[in-house]
Amino acid sequence: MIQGKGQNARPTMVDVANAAGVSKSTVSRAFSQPEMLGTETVSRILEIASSIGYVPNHTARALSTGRYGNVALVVPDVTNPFFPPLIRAAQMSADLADYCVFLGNSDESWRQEDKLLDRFVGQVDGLLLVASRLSEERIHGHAARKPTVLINRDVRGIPRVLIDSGQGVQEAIAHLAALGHKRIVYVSGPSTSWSNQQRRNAVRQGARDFHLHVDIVAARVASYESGRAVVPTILATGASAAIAFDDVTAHGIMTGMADLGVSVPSSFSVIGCDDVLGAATYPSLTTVSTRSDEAGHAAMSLLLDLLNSRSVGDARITLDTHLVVRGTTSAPPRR
Amino acid sequence: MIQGKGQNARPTMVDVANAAGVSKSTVSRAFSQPEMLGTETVSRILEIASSIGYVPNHTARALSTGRYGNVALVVPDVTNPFFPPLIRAAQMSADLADYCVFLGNSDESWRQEDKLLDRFVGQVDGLLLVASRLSEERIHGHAARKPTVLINRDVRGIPRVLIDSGQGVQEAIAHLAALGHKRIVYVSGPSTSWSNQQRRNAVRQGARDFHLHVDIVAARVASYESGRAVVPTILATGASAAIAFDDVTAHGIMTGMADLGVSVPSSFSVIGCDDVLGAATYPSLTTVSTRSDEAGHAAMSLLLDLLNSRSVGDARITLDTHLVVRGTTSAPPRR
DNA sequence: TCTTGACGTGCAACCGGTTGCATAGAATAG
DNA sequence: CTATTCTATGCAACCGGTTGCACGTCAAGA
Repeated sequence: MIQGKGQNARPTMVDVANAAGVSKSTVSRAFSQPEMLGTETVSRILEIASSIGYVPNHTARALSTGRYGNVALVVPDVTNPFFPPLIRAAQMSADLADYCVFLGNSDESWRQEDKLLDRFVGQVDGLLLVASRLSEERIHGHAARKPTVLINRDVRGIPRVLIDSGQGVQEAIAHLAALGHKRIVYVSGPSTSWSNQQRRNAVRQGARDFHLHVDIVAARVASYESGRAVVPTILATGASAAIAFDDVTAHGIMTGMADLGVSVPSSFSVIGCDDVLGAATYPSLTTVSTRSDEAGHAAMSLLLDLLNSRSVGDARITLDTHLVVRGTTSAPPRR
Repeated sequence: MIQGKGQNARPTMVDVANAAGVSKSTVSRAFSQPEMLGTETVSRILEIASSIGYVPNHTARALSTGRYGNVALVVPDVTNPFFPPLIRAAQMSADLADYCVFLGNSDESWRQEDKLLDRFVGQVDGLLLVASRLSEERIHGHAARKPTVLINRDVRGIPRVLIDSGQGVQEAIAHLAALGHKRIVYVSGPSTSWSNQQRRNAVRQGARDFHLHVDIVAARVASYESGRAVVPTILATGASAAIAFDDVTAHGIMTGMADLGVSVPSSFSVIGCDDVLGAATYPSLTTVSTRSDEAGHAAMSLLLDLLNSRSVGDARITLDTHLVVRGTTSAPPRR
């Protein structure tokens, strides 16, 4: 666009340069490499710049340097309470390094995720994919274009932060076993979810260690309603306790139990995962705490490190989890 | 950066131009103004472009056109359940128009909000501020630079989408009055929040209409914990029902009541606002439903309209609310 | 005193597109 | 058959920065 600059046009470097009686280059360096210039030159330029309201143009800088100062953050579903704390933490980490973050919501669809990433790729330095629903091939494809960090997705060769439910689930099962439970169920979440697979396996392993019988009951999706709906199936197994894929599902299960007149925890114990509801259920939920905010913070830091020193490597950070015992677990009813 | 292009450099327009035996301009027009060119020229160029994997450079285009294809979305707190549905809806609306969205979390601080906006301003076409904590002056300042739309903030001259709690709160009070309540309390939220002021006034007005006595009890912030903590104060007023600033606070109140052995709803009725918890509390919460997702959608659509046709005007869209009666309200206890 | 080097600054090319204007050839009018 | 209007395309300037290299100056070393 060839445009005469109106009176409200933002000042540019040449405006500053003219006002200061120096060249465009010098102004540029005053901002990006001040140590290259004379001390008083720098201060004079900065002063003049701020006096006429000059602000460097992000886009122009990006074009010539190829560095955008932006990162993309893509999650499957913003409205799932697991993600907001993570988003907030990632956001703040990026913020401290003066990065802006694009948010994408894939709506649990790999096509949507793919489309968003294609849109973002031209204006970001790096990607942060949370619980990606993409195939490994496509993840590798995107990672080949831009530095990429994954959360809760274990792809060899791509830096990743994994919330390891193993420890927490182990504790949960030990807790149930100590209370005297013999038969439990695991209420699974989305089959494409890495976390779900990991938790399911951890439950199986833990049950083996403590000699408990475990049934797997599938909730179609991770939601309050599907937890509530699956209660009859849970009870049909004859179990006295359930570990749910996540807190939201666990919460639904609690309500479903109440609907059927089964009291929690005296008649049935419930354990969630993620600790996103805090103590907000009644009774408050015993759960495996996963600190999604720590994951967000760790992953963003990792990504930013990557962007500074291209020391890629095959980072694989795992975050421990632990059981938080609250009010939804007790000894099984005698019969 | 003066760089020889490595073998993995993305192809540019000139690459396409050379391959097609035309000039750079022609390739440009094949993408942005195809009707200006010969039909077969366009198709040939597009074909060659895709065959060598050419993708237009978003940043370069932005630099010369001054249009970025991005919008900024700033909220006070991603982790407050009111916002994620709104974010999701805004995101999807932007997505349909091929816009990317920057997300900012102001952490309830106007300084942070200001800082984020300054960072965003250089690479967005418009701003969407949700429940902004900025002063009117600063809002006007930012709005002068970029087309701006507000949600739940009523600033004259700036297009805004307001969730009007009036109707819903009126219904809530009618509901309580019909049940026989005489004395109620309003548990307020953040004092800087427009929604809080609006709801407080609506409660006062409604109470006047139905001849109820209303006390205002201040929760320091809108959170589960502060709702829980304020329960003794609520009970001290002698009221038999409470309307809380939002669902999260209401939920806290429910727990606080249970802590003190006051049963909801038989001994005390509770009504929330926002309907973000769905039926997820127990008993399920009677609340004023505000459809934050609709607000997100409406506001983003408004902003995008603004960006296309600078028909600014002083749009002021209000969204109705209504009461959803669930399980936390009943007749007051007899004494 | 002359060379040498460090230091501070300017010149101009470059990043990858967009677009006003010019122009050549074809189509239509006179 | 020439004058006029379109149409399709190219040229080159421009968006607002960054940066390799050249140049001039001044001080230290020979």
